Amino acid sequence: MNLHLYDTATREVGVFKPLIPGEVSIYVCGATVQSHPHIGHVRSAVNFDILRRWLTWSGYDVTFIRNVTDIDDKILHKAVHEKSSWWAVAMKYERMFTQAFASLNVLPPTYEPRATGHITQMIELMQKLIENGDAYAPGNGDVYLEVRKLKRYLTLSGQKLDDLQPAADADETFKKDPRDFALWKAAKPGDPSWPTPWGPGRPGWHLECSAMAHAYLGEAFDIHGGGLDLVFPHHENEIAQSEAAGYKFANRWLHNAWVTQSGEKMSKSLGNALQVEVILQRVRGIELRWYLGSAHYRSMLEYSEAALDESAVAFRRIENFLTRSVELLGTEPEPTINDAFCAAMNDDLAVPAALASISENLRLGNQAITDGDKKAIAKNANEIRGALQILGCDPFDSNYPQGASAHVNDALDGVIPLALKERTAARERKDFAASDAIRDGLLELGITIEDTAQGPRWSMGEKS
RNA sequence: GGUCGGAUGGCCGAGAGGCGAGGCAAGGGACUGCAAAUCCCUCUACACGGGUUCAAAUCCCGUUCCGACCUCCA
Repeated sequence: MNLHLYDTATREVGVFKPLIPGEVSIYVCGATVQSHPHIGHVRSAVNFDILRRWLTWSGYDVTFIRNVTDIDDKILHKAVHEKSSWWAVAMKYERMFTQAFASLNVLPPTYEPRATGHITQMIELMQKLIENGDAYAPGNGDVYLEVRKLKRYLTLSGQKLDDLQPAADADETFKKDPRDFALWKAAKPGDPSWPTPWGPGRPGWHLECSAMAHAYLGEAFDIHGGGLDLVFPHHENEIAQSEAAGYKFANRWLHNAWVTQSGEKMSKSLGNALQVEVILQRVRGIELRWYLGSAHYRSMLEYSEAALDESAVAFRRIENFLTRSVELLGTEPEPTINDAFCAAMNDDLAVPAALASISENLRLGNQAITDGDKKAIAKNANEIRGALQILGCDPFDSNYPQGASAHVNDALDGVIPLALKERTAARERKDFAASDAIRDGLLELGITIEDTAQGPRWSMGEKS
């Protein structure tokens, strides 16, 4: 089966066919860097990272763009609040996002354009729109898109222009129609601005994505992604601008669903946003990624500490099997994709179904350890590692911290068996009080002892 | 008001006309000096009311409840 993907525009799952055979171009709306990243932000990044990894594994040459919105009202407000300059605020939070993505092993985009680096392209786009008669500059320095001139406006969200609630806050003095939206905003005193033929100002939110997508991906590209809340107005407006300029723009739209808490969308304005750095004090990055990635990208993920902990335990179980396989086989598993996992992923990235195939591998692999069947251990370990690699949760991936340094591990590897030897001797003379004392003593140091068919083995506690 | 989703066992979570995903928890068993880990078994659900059909969690009509978006948002 070939890859099938949902398309927000048609609300159907259909065969994915790239515009250029063998190549896939993706544009995902990145964050406005104005605050700490929360787990909703990184869920989006993880979802699209899984898509990217799957496409790459499937043999496509993927160009993946995720922008940084580094100029925006909220950044300006934040700068006032933090008594800082807007660019310092943007850079500070951009770095936090970069770090959050890195700690979850989200691959860096092929290109990661900043809005402020593409003012020229935005001006060119506005010029084109004004020449076409779809945009207008009323003379105050603003530039607006005249939405009533567009035949296909609002087709992505399926709404009608006249049914929209009128904007409450918009300054409509210069608009021909209250629903026209700003491509460009005239500079207010003290605000950063860039010169344009219509006066100094700064970009509106929507214009940048159209300009950057065009700059990096051309007139048409395969997939445009983002969070569900961007469907309207952001993506509608991107479509409006781009199509009015004569571009075909995105061939397919993918939107990820929310992380919710108590049934409500996680957001800063609701005050229930959970910062990534806070959660990473509770679980490791790889565990958080496993948690975020294991829900289907179009399903809500109801966050709770209990669910996160449970998910982390489940992941450690898988990880433990892989560790044991390396102990028993002496080599790291060779990543392999099996048919069940492949079929699930090709069905609109059905990760929950794909996880069932991992569970099966895990069960068979553990059984193989009990049976001492090295061939079966290797097969299942390979398939699990292949699946984990696509999900970005490969414990052998050097992008994840590997715990203690090698020489410390070597030292422990020498020392702990000495204690285990004592314990084994005690067990042989049935002095269980002594053997249990050794095991309990090691446990207090965070070292867990398990008696396996192959003899005792030790492992460090998971939390670093 | 408009647009779009959702409701599945104790919990999480797939499925989308027949063949009961999977995980967690719980109970039982195997293994073990004990523990841990692991494996095996058990627990049979689809919001409600109608309808279509040989057959409905799945399709149709209606109802209830929950959520998202409607110019800040991943």
